[in-house]
Amino acid sequence: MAKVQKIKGFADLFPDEAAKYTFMESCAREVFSRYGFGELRTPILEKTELFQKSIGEDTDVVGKEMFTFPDRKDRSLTMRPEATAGVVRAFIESKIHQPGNVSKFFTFGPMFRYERPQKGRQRQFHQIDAEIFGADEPQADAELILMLTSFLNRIGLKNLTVEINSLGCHECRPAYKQALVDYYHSKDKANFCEDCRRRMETNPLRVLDCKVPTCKELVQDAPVITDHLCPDCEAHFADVRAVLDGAKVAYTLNPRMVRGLDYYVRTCFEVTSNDIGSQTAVAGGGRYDGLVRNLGGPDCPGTGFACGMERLALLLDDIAPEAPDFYLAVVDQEASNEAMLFAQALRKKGLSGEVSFAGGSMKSRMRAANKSGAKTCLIMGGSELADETITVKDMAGNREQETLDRKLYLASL
RNA sequence: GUGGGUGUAGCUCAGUUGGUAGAGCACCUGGUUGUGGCCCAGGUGGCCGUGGGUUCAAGUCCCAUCACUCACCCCA
Repeated sequence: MAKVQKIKGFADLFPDEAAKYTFMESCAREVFSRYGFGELRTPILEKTELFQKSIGEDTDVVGKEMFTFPDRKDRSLTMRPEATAGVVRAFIESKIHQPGNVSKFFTFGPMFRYERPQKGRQRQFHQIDAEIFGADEPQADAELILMLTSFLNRIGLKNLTVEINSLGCHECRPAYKQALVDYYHSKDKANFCEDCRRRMETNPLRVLDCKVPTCKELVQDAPVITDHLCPDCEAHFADVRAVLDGAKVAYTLNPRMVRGLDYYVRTCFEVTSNDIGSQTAVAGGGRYDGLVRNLGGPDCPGTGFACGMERLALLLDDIAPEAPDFYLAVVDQEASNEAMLFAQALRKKGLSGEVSFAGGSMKSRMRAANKSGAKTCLIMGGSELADETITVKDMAGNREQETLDRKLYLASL
């Protein structure tokens, strides 16, 4: 029989790996709740138009990376490729927004993008995501960065770089875009790569972070956004930096950083690592003031970030499972049922451990006991052992053991 | 979507100029050890990814295909 195998880019996480994800999630809950964020869970499947309207038709994500398919009534559905769109949709639909109020949510779970898998990139991947609605203040952006770095610190990661930039707003970005286009036109078009020649018309900002060496060189002297910010954006960005400076968060300014999703304005940021293969971004985010309105909601500002759990997991050390309290070795079939019941009694007392099933030799069972890392090995059954008794063996160096009455042993715990 | 690399035992890998397969670890059995860790002896286990082709003969050469992997691209 041919075996059915998993879909490309979809992974099974066995206990060692799953433990890392559980760890990250519990740290996120712990840290984020300290900042007043509440957990929000949204559906994995959404109407395709949600992503077209929010992420942008011209982005790679929407253009060629979505898992999109019709349902039984021929409506186009899409497995969410990122979290923000769904969170915004839920926020709007809930009608919880009141002018002047602030809402903070975090969420995590699987996201889906149809890309070629490689190190730090799966088709089903997982993000931890946080969003703030209703605050256009720069302090909201700064708070997100503080919370994000606290979280990364909490899970024990070092050697990460925080980069920030401002993308301007609807007032000043058009002028900057024009300045960029003018700059490109002053150069010989043929020197740009094919993608950039297209991008300088459709999305001039993207040319800035093209990785083709010739493009990089051409872009070296291009005007930078931070020189073209309007006074409001300038002041906004200055305040974000001031909070970060005050909190002593190390960051670098990267005026060439742009974001892949269309909805970002003003503050944007990225956290990168050099230790995860060719990928570098472990987290990214920014402000999206027009998005809520674009999706049919009130005129409500928003800002948020997402971090990639697969990439963080690459940086995490292995998490040692907690050693069980006991391993109950059953000597013969006759004692098996008794052993199961006795183990239940131990667990009711709050102890953890497993019972050997009766197959195999005593030697292999003792090996299993040793391998399990249990603090105590319990032995039941066997002709030389009287009924109602249990042998208790210390698995540490001195390996002392004694045989006693089961009821007395239970009572002594 | 485009490139490169790799597919041999449960795992990590050897396999020489083509002659129907090996090691270590793991596992099992026995011995020793207070019934486990160390040690000793033995043992189970491989359509050599799949399908074609060349050849007297293919793990080894050729073609195709699938899978995994790294990178481009893009992003978290």
